[in-house]
Amino acid sequence: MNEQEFLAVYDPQDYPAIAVTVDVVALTMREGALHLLLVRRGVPPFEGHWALPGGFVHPDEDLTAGARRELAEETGLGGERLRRIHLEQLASYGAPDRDPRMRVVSVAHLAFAPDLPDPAAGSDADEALWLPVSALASRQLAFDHARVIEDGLERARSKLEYTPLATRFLDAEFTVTELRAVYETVWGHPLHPGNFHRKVLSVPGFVESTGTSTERGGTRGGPRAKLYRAGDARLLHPALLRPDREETVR
Amino acid sequence: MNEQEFLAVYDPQDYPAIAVTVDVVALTMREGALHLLLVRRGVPPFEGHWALPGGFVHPDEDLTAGARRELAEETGLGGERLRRIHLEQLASYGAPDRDPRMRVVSVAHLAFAPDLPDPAAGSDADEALWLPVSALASRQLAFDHARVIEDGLERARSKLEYTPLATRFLDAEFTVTELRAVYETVWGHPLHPGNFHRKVLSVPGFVESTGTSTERGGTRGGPRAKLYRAGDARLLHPALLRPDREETVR
DNA sequence: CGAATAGTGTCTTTCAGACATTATCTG
DNA sequence: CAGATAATGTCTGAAAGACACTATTCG
Repeated sequence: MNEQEFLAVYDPQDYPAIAVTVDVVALTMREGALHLLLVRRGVPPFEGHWALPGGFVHPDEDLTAGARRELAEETGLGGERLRRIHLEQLASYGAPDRDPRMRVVSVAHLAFAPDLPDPAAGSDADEALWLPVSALASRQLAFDHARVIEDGLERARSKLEYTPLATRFLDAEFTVTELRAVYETVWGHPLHPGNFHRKVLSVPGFVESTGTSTERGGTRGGPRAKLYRAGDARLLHPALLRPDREETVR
Repeated sequence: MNEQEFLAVYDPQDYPAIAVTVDVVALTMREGALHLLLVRRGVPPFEGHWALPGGFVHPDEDLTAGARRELAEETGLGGERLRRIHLEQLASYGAPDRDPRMRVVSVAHLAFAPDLPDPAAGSDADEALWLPVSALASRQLAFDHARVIEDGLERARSKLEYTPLATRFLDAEFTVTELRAVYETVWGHPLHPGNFHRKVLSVPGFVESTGTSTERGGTRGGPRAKLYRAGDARLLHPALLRPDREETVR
């Protein structure tokens, strides 16, 4: 059956409707570790399993707007703090059997946020938490969310290479050391402090100086660090490439 | 209204169903120019406008499978030739008013194919053609397909930088000059022949020698070129970066 | 033969990475 | 003062880009 023949007998109303949901892989830095926002499902299927925050797209709502709404609901955030969160579309997942109830296509999004309060307060979720990404393996995840999360993490690692989005994990003003900590955490690699410092300052538009410094040195000594804010670059040129990716090339 | 309140009053059946379509930005090389597969719409809305090949996702069909089916129908291809076409998900488009009839979410895909026969034969389309990308501006495109195409072209330009997918625009055996023509055409930039040649051969796994050469030299003279086939690399390391992208950085 | 092309060589500049050094701050 | 850290400097090797050059083939 070709498309013409198919359409001749196909009326969308004849088939169970396809539901469209938006899900959000929301990442943040807490206590030096990468955390992911999860909610616990209170109803079948996958009752009691952990899942990405998400839900049906509302009528007259754009996909990314839906993702931002879901993020706002789960984090209890609004206004300027919500607007500062980076949000982009990740990918869509539509395997026919990914939801046992009906055909559901999920448009997944990826969010980078600075340290946020616990989601419980102000949230409508049955239960929600920021889970360290390192603790993911021990959780039962609903649907194909394990795959979605893995895709999101890989996208995040890649985005840090050629965009300045690492700054979105930090407050408006930050030190180069804090920025390096973001890279080390997302990439799971220690980086050379001196080389990283020189590199960040040499990429045009990555960071710009505030002219101020931290009030105190580090907790274990050292001079006060200069403070920077995000620059106006949208792409890093040259990029900050992850070291030693030979293994993943083939 | 938060999510809990919304769901309390929300029954998916109460709203017009959301239709999910797959559309394909299919690119190929013809006569040294980048071409795009378009079909002319025979019914409203946008009757007579040109559009990307695509259609409803069938039940029990994965999103990418649907895209490959649409591609097969429009190109009249099957079997090994169809399987050699690179196909990946591009992005989803779901603005509430993108289709005047009803809410439609389109999951767009991106395809790279070697030179293919004209689509008219074996196709079910009202009218279909390979249009040079350079001629796009003069066409009225349906829906938000102009935006989808622009996103697809940018993805293609980017993919050529860090993946060996340029080989997917060529037949199984090709010369370095043919490969360079792909880069020059997609990027819209002449490249330095000598430097490109050395670079391609130095990237591990990009191409591998067949040990053979072309039967004849170029039409305007020159020695016979060695033939290569795609190597086993999935990522180019180091990457082939587009020259001079400073303008697009900010 | 003349022109065009495939393929290689050379030089310079840029950049990443290893390592060293200095100054500053905490405890 | 001892140790840690911010920030900068030095050196080496890899790689990109500009350019030159040789060999081969077509017309």
